[in-house]
Amino acid sequence: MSHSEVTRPTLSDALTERMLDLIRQGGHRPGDRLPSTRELSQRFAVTTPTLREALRRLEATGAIEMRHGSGIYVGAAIERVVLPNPNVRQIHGEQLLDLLDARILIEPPLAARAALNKRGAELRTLLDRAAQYLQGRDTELAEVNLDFHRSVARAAGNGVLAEVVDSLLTVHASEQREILRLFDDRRRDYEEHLAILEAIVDGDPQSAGELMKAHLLDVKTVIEQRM
Amino acid sequence: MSHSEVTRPTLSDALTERMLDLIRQGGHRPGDRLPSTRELSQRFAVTTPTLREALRRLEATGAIEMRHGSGIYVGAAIERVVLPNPNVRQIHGEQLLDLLDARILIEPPLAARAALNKRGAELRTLLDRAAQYLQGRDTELAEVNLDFHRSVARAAGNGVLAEVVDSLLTVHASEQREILRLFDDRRRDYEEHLAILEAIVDGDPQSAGELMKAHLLDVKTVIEQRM
DNA sequence: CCGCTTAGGTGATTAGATGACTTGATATGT
DNA sequence: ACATATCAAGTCATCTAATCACCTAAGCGG
Repeated sequence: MSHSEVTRPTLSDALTERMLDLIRQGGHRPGDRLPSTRELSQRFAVTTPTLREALRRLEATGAIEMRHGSGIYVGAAIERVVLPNPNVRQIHGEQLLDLLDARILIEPPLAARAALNKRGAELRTLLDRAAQYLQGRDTELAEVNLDFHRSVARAAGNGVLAEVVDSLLTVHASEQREILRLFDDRRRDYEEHLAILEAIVDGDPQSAGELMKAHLLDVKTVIEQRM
Repeated sequence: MSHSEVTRPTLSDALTERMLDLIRQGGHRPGDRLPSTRELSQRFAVTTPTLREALRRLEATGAIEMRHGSGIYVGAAIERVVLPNPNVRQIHGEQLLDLLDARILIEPPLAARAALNKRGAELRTLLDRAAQYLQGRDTELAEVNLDFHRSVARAAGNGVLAEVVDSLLTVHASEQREILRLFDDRRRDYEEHLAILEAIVDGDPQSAGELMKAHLLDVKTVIEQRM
Protein backbone atom coordinates (compact mmCIF):
# COMPACT_ATOMS: atom_id res chain seq x y z
CA MET A 1 0.00 0.00 0.00
CA SER A 2 2.25 2.76 1.18
CA HIS A 3 5.43 1.35 -0.30
CA SER A 4 4.55 -1.92 -1.94
CA GLU A 5 6.04 -1.07 -5.30
CA VAL A 6 5.05 -3.76 -7.70
CA THR A 7 3.58 -1.29 -10.11
CA ARG A 8 5.57 1.89 -10.19
CA PRO A 9 5.93 4.69 -12.57
CA THR A 10 2.84 6.84 -12.59
CA LEU A 11 2.84 10.59 -12.62
CA SER A 12 -0.10 10.51 -10.27
CA ASP A 13 2.03 8.77 -7.66
CA ALA A 14 4.65 11.47 -7.84
CA LEU A 15 1.98 14.16 -7.59
CA THR A 16 0.57 12.59 -4.45
CA GLU A 17 4.00 12.71 -2.93
CA ARG A 18 4.57 16.33 -3.93
CA MET A 19 1.22 17.33 -2.49
CA LEU A 20 2.14 15.76 0.84
CA ASP A 21 5.46 17.59 0.75
CA LEU A 22 3.66 20.83 0.00
CA ILE A 23 1.38 20.35 2.97
CA ARG A 24 4.08 19.34 5.43
CA GLN A 25 6.80 21.72 4.27
CA GLY A 26 4.24 24.52 4.38
CA GLY A 27 3.44 23.66 7.97
CA HIS A 28 -0.26 23.35 7.17
CA ARG A 29 -2.60 21.91 9.78
CA PRO A 30 -5.96 20.17 9.39
CA GLY A 31 -8.54 22.72 8.25
CA ASP A 32 -6.04 24.94 6.46
CA ARG A 33 -6.83 25.86 2.92
CA LEU A 34 -4.56 24.77 0.08
CA PRO A 35 -4.00 26.40 -3.33
CA SER A 36 -6.72 25.97 -5.93
CA THR A 37 -6.68 23.16 -8.47
CA ARG A 38 -5.75 25.60 -11.22
CA GLU A 39 -2.77 26.90 -9.36
CA LEU A 40 -1.67 23.43 -8.33
CA SER A 41 -1.89 22.05 -11.86
CA GLN A 42 0.20 24.97 -13.11
CA ARG A 43 2.74 24.69 -10.33
CA PHE A 44 3.22 20.96 -10.94
CA ALA A 45 2.96 21.35 -14.73
CA VAL A 46 0.24 18.73 -15.13
CA THR A 47 -3.26 18.87 -16.47
CA THR A 48 -6.41 19.07 -14.40
CA PRO A 49 -7.51 15.41 -14.62
CA THR A 50 -4.09 14.11 -13.63
CA LEU A 51 -3.89 16.41 -10.65
CA ARG A 52 -7.37 15.51 -9.59
CA GLU A 53 -6.53 11.82 -9.55
CA ALA A 54 -3.83 12.54 -7.02
CA LEU A 55 -6.19 14.72 -5.01
CA ARG A 56 -8.87 12.04 -4.94
CA ARG A 57 -6.41 9.57 -3.60
CA LEU A 58 -5.44 11.90 -0.81
CA GLU A 59 -9.09 12.59 -0.16
CA ALA A 60 -9.90 8.89 0.12
CA THR A 61 -7.43 8.51 2.97
CA GLY A 62 -8.49 11.66 4.81
CA ALA A 63 -5.35 13.64 3.98
CA ILE A 64 -7.33 16.40 2.26
CA GLU A 65 -10.93 17.47 1.76
CA MET A 66 -12.32 18.90 -1.46
CA ARG A 67 -15.29 21.24 -1.15
CA HIS A 68 -17.12 22.09 -4.33
CA GLY A 69 -17.00 25.80 -5.03
CA SER A 70 -14.95 26.49 -1.94
CA GLY A 71 -11.48 24.98 -2.09
CA ILE A 72 -9.17 22.22 -0.97
CA TYR A 73 -8.45 21.83 2.73
CA VAL A 74 -6.10 19.74 4.82
CA GLY A 75 -8.01 16.76 6.18
CA ALA A 76 -8.42 15.75 9.81
CA ALA A 77 -6.88 12.32 9.31
CA ILE A 78 -3.60 13.39 7.72
CA GLU A 79 -1.55 12.56 10.82
CA ARG A 80 -3.37 9.40 11.72
CA VAL A 81 -1.69 6.02 11.90
CA VAL A 82 -4.68 3.75 11.28
CA LEU A 83 -7.86 4.42 9.33
CA PRO A 84 -11.26 2.75 9.07
CA ASN A 85 -11.90 1.15 5.71
CA PRO A 86 -14.42 3.53 4.10
CA ASN A 87 -15.58 0.87 1.64
CA VAL A 88 -17.15 -1.46 4.17
CA ARG A 89 -20.90 -1.75 3.71
CA GLN A 90 -21.81 -5.03 5.28
CA ILE A 91 -19.86 -7.24 7.64
CA HIS A 92 -20.24 -10.97 7.74
CA GLY A 93 -20.88 -12.60 11.07
CA GLU A 94 -17.43 -13.90 11.89
CA GLN A 95 -15.81 -10.58 11.14
CA LEU A 96 -18.29 -8.76 13.33
CA LEU A 97 -17.54 -11.10 16.23
CA ASP A 98 -13.82 -10.57 15.67
CA LEU A 99 -14.44 -6.84 15.77
CA LEU A 100 -16.23 -7.16 19.09
CA ASP A 101 -13.47 -9.38 20.48
CA ALA A 102 -10.96 -6.75 19.45
CA ARG A 103 -12.91 -4.13 21.35
CA ILE A 104 -13.14 -6.43 24.38
CA LEU A 105 -9.37 -6.78 24.37
CA ILE A 106 -8.60 -3.09 23.91
CA GLU A 107 -11.28 -0.97 25.52
CA PRO A 108 -11.31 -2.24 29.12
CA PRO A 109 -7.64 -1.38 29.70
CA LEU A 110 -8.30 2.02 28.17
CA ALA A 111 -11.16 2.64 30.57
CA ALA A 112 -8.82 1.73 33.42
CA ARG A 113 -6.21 4.17 32.19
CA ALA A 114 -8.82 6.87 31.81
CA ALA A 115 -9.69 6.38 35.48
CA LEU A 116 -6.06 6.89 36.40
CA ASN A 117 -5.89 10.04 34.33
CA LYS A 118 -8.79 11.70 36.14
CA ARG A 119 -10.38 12.96 32.96
CA GLY A 120 -14.03 12.39 33.67
CA ALA A 121 -15.28 15.93 33.14
CA GLU A 122 -15.79 15.76 29.40
CA LEU A 123 -17.45 12.37 29.71
CA ARG A 124 -19.92 13.78 32.19
CA THR A 125 -21.09 16.50 29.83
CA LEU A 126 -21.36 13.86 27.12
CA LEU A 127 -23.69 11.68 29.15
CA ASP A 128 -25.70 14.71 30.18
CA ARG A 129 -26.31 15.27 26.52
CA ALA A 130 -27.24 11.62 26.14
CA ALA A 131 -29.83 11.94 28.90
CA GLN A 132 -31.67 14.49 26.80
CA TYR A 133 -32.07 11.97 24.04
CA LEU A 134 -33.35 9.19 26.27
CA GLN A 135 -36.91 9.93 25.29
CA GLY A 136 -37.09 9.23 21.58
CA ARG A 137 -34.38 10.41 19.13
CA ASP A 138 -32.83 7.01 18.66
CA THR A 139 -30.36 8.12 16.04
CA GLU A 140 -28.88 10.88 18.15
CA LEU A 141 -28.68 8.65 21.19
CA ALA A 142 -26.84 5.98 19.22
CA GLU A 143 -24.41 8.67 18.07
CA VAL A 144 -23.76 9.89 21.60
CA ASN A 145 -23.28 6.34 22.83
CA LEU A 146 -20.63 5.83 20.18
CA ASP A 147 -18.98 9.08 21.20
CA PHE A 148 -18.80 7.83 24.75
CA HIS A 149 -16.57 4.96 23.72
CA ARG A 150 -14.45 7.28 21.59
CA SER A 151 -14.08 9.71 24.47
CA VAL A 152 -13.07 7.04 26.95
CA ALA A 153 -10.42 5.84 24.52
CA ARG A 154 -9.15 9.36 24.03
CA ALA A 155 -9.09 10.00 27.79
CA ALA A 156 -6.73 7.07 28.20
CA GLY A 157 -4.02 9.22 26.68
CA ASN A 158 -2.78 7.00 23.84
CA GLY A 159 -3.61 8.63 20.51
CA VAL A 160 -2.88 5.56 18.42
CA LEU A 161 -5.13 3.31 20.48
CA ALA A 162 -7.81 5.96 20.31
CA GLU A 163 -7.52 5.81 16.53
CA VAL A 164 -7.85 2.04 16.58
CA VAL A 165 -11.00 2.21 18.70
CA ASP A 166 -12.38 5.01 16.53
CA SER A 167 -11.77 2.92 13.41
CA LEU A 168 -13.52 -0.12 14.87
CA LEU A 169 -16.49 1.96 15.98
CA THR A 170 -16.74 3.75 12.66
CA VAL A 171 -16.91 0.55 10.68
CA HIS A 172 -19.34 -1.04 13.09
CA ALA A 173 -21.57 2.01 12.96
CA SER A 174 -21.56 2.25 9.19
CA GLU A 175 -22.57 -1.37 9.00
CA GLN A 176 -25.43 -0.73 11.39
CA ARG A 177 -26.67 2.15 9.29
CA GLU A 178 -26.51 0.13 6.13
CA ILE A 179 -28.59 -2.73 7.40
CA LEU A 180 -30.77 -0.70 9.73
CA ARG A 181 -30.18 -3.30 12.39
CA LEU A 182 -30.47 -0.89 15.24
CA PHE A 183 -31.44 -3.64 17.59
CA ASP A 184 -29.16 -2.63 20.39
CA ASP A 185 -30.88 -1.57 23.53
CA ARG A 186 -29.65 1.98 23.74
CA ARG A 187 -31.24 2.65 27.11
CA ARG A 188 -29.37 -0.21 28.68
CA ASP A 189 -26.20 1.04 26.96
CA TYR A 190 -26.73 4.41 28.54
CA GLU A 191 -27.12 2.92 31.99
CA GLU A 192 -23.96 0.87 31.65
CA HIS A 193 -22.09 3.88 30.30
CA LEU A 194 -23.14 5.81 33.34
CA ALA A 195 -21.72 3.13 35.63
CA ILE A 196 -18.43 3.17 33.74
CA LEU A 197 -18.31 6.93 34.01
CA GLU A 198 -18.74 6.83 37.77
CA ALA A 199 -15.83 4.45 38.11
CA ILE A 200 -13.67 6.71 35.96
CA VAL A 201 -14.44 9.90 37.86
CA ASP A 202 -13.91 8.02 41.11
CA GLY A 203 -10.45 7.13 39.87
CA ASP A 204 -11.13 3.41 40.24
CA PRO A 205 -9.30 1.76 37.33
CA GLN A 206 -10.16 -1.80 38.23
CA SER A 207 -13.92 -1.19 38.34
CA ALA A 208 -13.77 0.92 35.20
CA GLY A 209 -12.05 -1.86 33.30
CA GLU A 210 -14.35 -4.57 34.59
CA LEU A 211 -17.49 -2.58 33.90
CA MET A 212 -16.33 -1.80 30.38
CA LYS A 213 -15.61 -5.46 29.77
CA ALA A 214 -19.00 -6.53 31.10
CA HIS A 215 -20.65 -3.89 28.95
CA LEU A 216 -18.96 -5.09 25.77
CA LEU A 217 -19.74 -8.70 26.59
CA ASP A 218 -23.38 -7.69 26.81
CA VAL A 219 -23.15 -6.07 23.40
CA LYS A 220 -21.55 -9.20 22.02
CA THR A 221 -24.29 -11.36 23.46
CA VAL A 222 -26.91 -9.28 21.70
CA ILE A 223 -25.06 -9.63 18.43
CA GLU A 224 -24.67 -13.37 18.84
CA GLN A 225 -28.35 -13.79 19.54
CA ARG A 226 -29.46 -12.20 16.32
CA MET A 227 -27.15 -14.27 14.13
CA MET B 1 -15.08 9.33 6.73
CA SER B 2 -17.19 6.62 5.25
CA HIS B 3 -20.46 8.40 5.79
CA SER B 4 -19.70 11.81 7.17
CA GLU B 5 -21.72 13.68 4.61
CA VAL B 6 -20.97 17.32 4.95
CA THR B 7 -20.16 17.70 1.29
CA ARG B 8 -22.30 15.47 -0.82
CA PRO B 9 -23.41 15.44 -4.33
CA THR B 10 -20.55 14.46 -6.55
CA LEU B 11 -20.84 12.09 -9.44
CA SER B 12 -17.54 10.58 -8.41
CA ASP B 13 -19.05 9.54 -5.09
CA ALA B 14 -21.88 7.75 -6.79
CA LEU B 15 -19.44 6.04 -9.13
CA THR B 16 -17.38 4.77 -6.23
CA GLU B 17 -20.52 3.25 -4.79
CA ARG B 18 -21.54 1.66 -8.07
CA MET B 19 -18.09 0.18 -8.51
CA LEU B 20 -18.31 -1.43 -5.08
CA ASP B 21 -21.72 -2.81 -5.96
CA LEU B 22 -20.36 -4.17 -9.20
CA ILE B 23 -17.56 -5.94 -7.38
CA ARG B 24 -19.72 -7.41 -4.62
CA GLN B 25 -22.78 -8.27 -6.68
CA GLY B 26 -20.47 -9.93 -9.18
CA GLY B 27 -19.00 -12.06 -6.43
CA HIS B 28 -15.48 -10.97 -7.33
CA ARG B 29 -12.62 -11.84 -5.02
CA PRO B 30 -9.24 -10.16 -4.51
CA GLY B 31 -7.12 -10.71 -7.59
CA ASP B 32 -10.05 -10.98 -9.98
CA ARG B 33 -9.98 -8.79 -13.03
CA LEU B 34 -12.59 -6.12 -13.56
CA PRO B 35 -13.88 -4.61 -16.83
CA SER B 36 -11.64 -2.13 -18.63
CA THR B 37 -11.86 1.59 -18.05
CA ARG B 38 -13.44 2.06 -21.45
CA GLU B 39 -16.19 -0.41 -20.77
CA LEU B 40 -16.79 0.95 -17.29
CA SER B 41 -17.04 4.55 -18.48
CA GLN B 42 -19.54 3.48 -21.12
CA ARG B 43 -21.56 1.36 -18.74
CA PHE B 44 -21.81 4.17 -16.21
CA ALA B 45 -22.20 6.84 -18.90
CA VAL B 46 -19.39 9.03 -17.65
CA THR B 47 -16.18 10.22 -19.19
CA THR B 48 -12.78 8.72 -18.57
CA PRO B 49 -11.41 11.29 -16.12
CA THR B 50 -14.48 11.14 -13.92
CA LEU B 51 -14.39 7.38 -13.77
CA ARG B 52 -10.70 7.42 -13.03
CA GLU B 53 -11.22 9.70 -10.05
CA ALA B 54 -13.51 7.09 -8.55
CA LEU B 55 -11.03 4.34 -9.36
CA ARG B 56 -8.16 6.23 -7.76
CA ARG B 57 -10.15 6.61 -4.59
CA LEU B 58 -10.81 2.90 -4.46
CA GLU B 59 -7.18 2.25 -5.20
CA ALA B 60 -6.04 4.48 -2.35
CA THR B 61 -7.95 2.34 0.14
CA GLY B 62 -6.86 -0.99 -1.30
CA ALA B 63 -10.24 -1.89 -2.79
CA ILE B 64 -8.81 -2.18 -6.30
CA GLU B 65 -5.46 -2.19 -8.04
CA MET B 66 -4.76 -0.53 -11.39
CA ARG B 67 -1.98 -2.03 -13.51
CA HIS B 68 -0.76 -0.02 -16.44
CA GLY B 69 -1.34 -1.86 -19.69
CA SER B 70 -2.89 -4.82 -17.95
CA GLY B 71 -6.19 -4.03 -16.28
CA ILE B 72 -8.04 -3.31 -13.07
CA TYR B 73 -8.08 -5.94 -10.36
CA VAL B 74 -9.87 -6.38 -7.05
CA GLY B 75 -7.51 -5.35 -4.24
CA ALA B 76 -6.41 -7.42 -1.29
CA ALA B 77 -7.74 -4.97 1.28
CA ILE B 78 -11.31 -4.71 0.03
CA GLU B 79 -12.74 -6.71 2.95
CA ARG B 80 -10.53 -5.21 5.62
CA VAL B 81 -11.89 -3.32 8.58
CA VAL B 82 -8.89 -1.14 9.42
CA LEU B 83 -6.14 0.17 7.16
CA PRO B 84 -2.71 1.70 7.68
CA ASN B 85 -2.52 5.35 6.69
CA PRO B 86 -0.52 5.25 3.45
CA ASN B 87 0.43 8.93 3.76
CA VAL B 88 2.58 8.62 6.83
CA ARG B 89 6.21 9.44 6.14
CA GLN B 90 7.63 10.44 9.47
CA ILE B 91 6.29 9.90 12.96
CA HIS B 92 6.98 12.27 15.79
CA GLY B 93 8.29 10.82 19.01
CA GLU B 94 5.17 10.76 21.10
CA GLN B 95 3.16 9.07 18.38
CA LEU B 96 5.83 6.41 17.93
CA LEU B 97 5.76 5.64 21.64
CA ASP B 98 1.97 5.43 21.53
CA LEU B 99 2.30 3.01 18.64
CA LEU B 100 4.63 0.82 20.66
CA ASP B 101 2.34 0.97 23.67
CA ALA B 102 -0.51 -0.13 21.46
CA ARG B 103 1.52 -3.10 20.31
CA ILE B 104 2.45 -3.91 23.92
CA LEU B 105 -1.22 -3.99 24.82
CA ILE B 106 -2.36 -6.05 21.86
CA GLU B 107 0.38 -8.44 20.78
CA PRO B 108 1.12 -10.37 24.01
CA PRO B 109 -2.46 -11.65 24.34
CA LEU B 110 -2.35 -12.61 20.67
CA ALA B 111 0.82 -14.61 21.22
CA ALA B 112 -0.92 -16.39 24.09
CA ARG B 113 -3.90 -17.22 21.89
CA ALA B 114 -1.60 -18.46 19.16
CA ALA B 115 -0.09 -20.85 21.69
CA LEU B 116 -3.54 -22.19 22.49
CA ASN B 117 -4.31 -22.67 18.82
CA LYS B 118 -1.26 -24.87 18.20
CA ARG B 119 -0.36 -23.14 14.99
CA GLY B 120 3.39 -23.01 15.25
CA ALA B 121 4.25 -24.79 12.01
CA GLU B 122 4.13 -21.79 9.70
CA LEU B 123 6.06 -19.72 12.21
CA ARG B 124 8.81 -22.30 12.25
CA THR B 125 9.34 -22.16 8.50
CA LEU B 126 9.34 -18.39 8.76
CA LEU B 127 12.15 -18.35 11.29
CA ASP B 128 14.08 -20.94 9.31
CA ARG B 129 14.01 -18.46 6.48
CA ALA B 130 15.16 -15.75 8.86
CA ALA B 131 18.12 -17.85 9.91
CA GLN B 132 19.39 -17.76 6.34
CA TYR B 133 19.51 -14.00 6.46
CA LEU B 134 21.37 -13.80 9.75
CA GLN B 135 24.67 -13.25 7.96
CA GLY B 136 24.26 -9.97 6.14
CA ARG B 137 21.10 -9.10 4.20
CA ASP B 138 19.76 -6.67 6.75
CA THR B 139 16.80 -5.58 4.67
CA GLU B 140 15.47 -9.08 4.16
CA LEU B 141 15.97 -9.97 7.78
CA ALA B 142 14.04 -6.90 8.89
CA GLU B 143 11.25 -7.94 6.54
CA VAL B 144 11.09 -11.47 7.93
CA ASN B 145 11.13 -10.14 11.47
CA LEU B 146 8.12 -8.00 10.66
CA ASP B 147 6.39 -11.00 9.12
CA PHE B 148 6.92 -12.93 12.32
CA HIS B 149 4.78 -10.47 14.24
CA ARG B 150 2.17 -10.51 11.51
CA SER B 151 2.08 -14.29 11.51
CA VAL B 152 1.73 -14.54 15.27
CA ALA B 153 -1.18 -12.12 15.12
CA ARG B 154 -2.81 -14.12 12.35
CA ALA B 155 -2.27 -17.39 14.22
CA ALA B 156 -4.29 -16.00 17.10
CA GLY B 157 -7.38 -16.45 14.99
CA ASN B 158 -8.88 -12.97 15.11
CA GLY B 159 -8.77 -11.39 11.66
CA VAL B 160 -9.60 -7.88 12.82
CA LEU B 161 -6.86 -7.83 15.44
CA ALA B 162 -4.47 -9.20 12.85
CA GLU B 163 -5.37 -6.24 10.65
CA VAL B 164 -4.74 -3.84 13.50
CA VAL B 165 -1.30 -5.31 14.15
CA ASP B 166 -0.54 -5.32 10.43
CA SER B 167 -1.50 -1.67 10.19
CA LEU B 168 0.70 -0.68 13.09
CA LEU B 169 3.64 -2.64 11.71
CA THR B 170 3.19 -1.24 8.22
CA VAL B 171 3.27 2.35 9.40
CA HIS B 172 6.19 1.71 11.69
CA ALA B 173 8.12 0.03 8.89
CA SER B 174 7.45 2.77 6.36
CA GLU B 175 8.70 5.31 8.84
CA GLN B 176 11.86 3.29 9.37
CA ARG B 177 12.51 3.17 5.64
CA GLU B 178 11.97 6.86 5.25
CA ILE B 179 14.47 7.87 7.90
CA LEU B 180 16.82 4.95 7.41
CA ARG B 181 16.94 4.53 11.15
CA LEU B 182 17.52 0.85 11.05
CA PHE B 183 19.09 0.91 14.45
CA ASP B 184 17.22 -2.05 15.81
CA ASP B 185 19.35 -5.01 16.66
CA ARG B 186 17.89 -7.55 14.32
CA ARG B 187 19.98 -10.42 15.64
CA ARG B 188 18.63 -9.90 19.11
CA ASP B 189 15.12 -9.64 17.62
CA TYR B 190 15.64 -12.98 15.95
CA GLU B 191 16.72 -14.62 19.19
CA GLU B 192 13.72 -13.29 21.06
CA HIS B 193 11.41 -14.34 18.24
CA LEU B 194 12.81 -17.82 18.50
CA ALA B 195 12.01 -17.96 22.22
CA ILE B 196 8.45 -16.80 21.56
CA LEU B 197 8.08 -19.42 18.89
CA GLU B 198 9.14 -22.18 21.24
CA ALA B 199 6.53 -21.14 23.77
CA ILE B 200 3.88 -21.14 21.05
CA VAL B 201 4.69 -24.57 19.68
CA ASP B 202 4.88 -25.88 23.24
CA GLY B 203 1.34 -24.64 23.73
CA ASP B 204 2.36 -22.47 26.66
CA PRO B 205 0.20 -19.36 26.43
CA GLN B 206 1.49 -17.68 29.56
CA SER B 207 5.15 -17.86 28.53
CA ALA B 208 4.30 -16.83 24.98
CA GLY B 209 2.51 -13.72 26.21
CA GLU B 210 5.20 -12.79 28.68
CA LEU B 211 8.01 -13.30 26.19
CA MET B 212 6.22 -11.21 23.60
CA LYS B 213 5.70 -8.45 26.12
CA ALA B 214 9.34 -8.53 27.20
CA HIS B 215 10.39 -8.43 23.56
CA LEU B 216 8.28 -5.38 22.78
CA LEU B 217 9.48 -3.62 25.92
CA ASP B 218 13.01 -4.16 24.67
CA VAL B 219 12.09 -2.61 21.34
CA LYS B 220 10.52 0.32 23.13
CA THR B 221 13.63 0.82 25.22
CA VAL B 222 15.76 1.03 22.08
CA ILE B 223 13.40 3.62 20.63
CA GLU B 224 13.40 5.67 23.80
CA GLN B 225 17.17 5.70 23.94
CA ARG B 226 17.59 7.21 20.54
CA MET B 227 15.13 10.04 21.16
C1' DC C 1 -28.24 47.53 10.55
C1' DC C 2 -30.02 43.51 8.19
C1' DG C 3 -31.25 40.76 4.32
C1' DC C 4 -30.95 39.96 -0.69
C1' DT C 5 -28.53 39.90 -4.91
C1' DT C 6 -24.69 39.06 -7.56
C1' DA C 7 -20.17 38.37 -9.54
C1' DG C 8 -15.84 36.22 -9.08
C1' DG C 9 -13.41 32.27 -7.69
C1' DT C 10 -13.36 27.35 -7.25
C1' DG C 11 -14.28 22.56 -7.87
C1' DA C 12 -16.82 18.99 -11.15
C1' DT C 13 -17.50 17.11 -15.49
C1' DT C 14 -17.27 16.67 -20.46
C1' DA C 15 -15.08 15.31 -25.05
C1' DG C 16 -11.84 13.21 -27.97
C1' DA C 17 -7.12 12.21 -28.99
C1' DT C 18 -2.50 10.42 -28.14
C1' DG C 19 1.24 8.08 -25.56
C1' DA C 20 3.02 4.12 -22.74
C1' DC C 21 2.82 -0.43 -21.16
C1' DT C 22 1.55 -5.47 -20.88
C1' DT C 23 0.57 -9.72 -22.68
C1' DG C 24 -0.35 -13.52 -25.37
C1' DA C 25 -0.08 -15.01 -30.09
C1' DT C 26 2.78 -15.35 -33.98
C1' DA C 27 6.92 -15.88 -36.34
C1' DT C 28 11.63 -17.13 -36.41
C1' DG C 29 15.78 -19.67 -35.74
C1' DT C 30 18.12 -23.71 -34.16
C1' DA D 1 9.98 -29.83 -31.67
C1' DC D 2 11.46 -26.24 -28.75
C1' DA D 3 13.18 -21.89 -27.22
C1' DT D 4 13.51 -17.20 -28.29
C1' DA D 5 12.33 -12.93 -30.56
C1' DT D 6 8.91 -10.07 -32.60
C1' DC D 7 4.63 -7.95 -32.84
C1' DA D 8 -0.09 -6.32 -32.51
C1' DA D 9 -4.17 -5.76 -29.89
C1' DG D 10 -5.86 -4.39 -25.62
C1' DT D 11 -5.34 -1.51 -21.69
C1' DC D 12 -4.09 2.13 -18.54
C1' DA D 13 -1.96 7.06 -18.38
C1' DT D 14 -1.94 11.66 -19.72
C1' DC D 15 -2.97 15.72 -22.42
C1' DT D 16 -5.84 19.57 -24.13
C1' DA D 17 -9.53 22.96 -23.82
C1' DA D 18 -13.88 24.20 -22.59
C1' DT D 19 -18.29 24.31 -19.96
C1' DC D 20 -21.14 23.54 -15.87
C1' DA D 21 -22.23 23.73 -10.80
C1' DC D 22 -21.45 25.58 -6.43
C1' DC D 23 -19.90 28.67 -2.65
C1' DT D 24 -18.81 32.92 -0.66
C1' DA D 25 -18.05 37.47 0.41
C1' DA D 26 -18.75 42.05 -1.24
C1' DG D 27 -22.05 45.27 -2.55
C1' DC D 28 -26.73 46.91 -2.91
C1' DG D 29 -31.20 48.14 -1.27
C1' DG D 30 -34.43 48.32 2.27
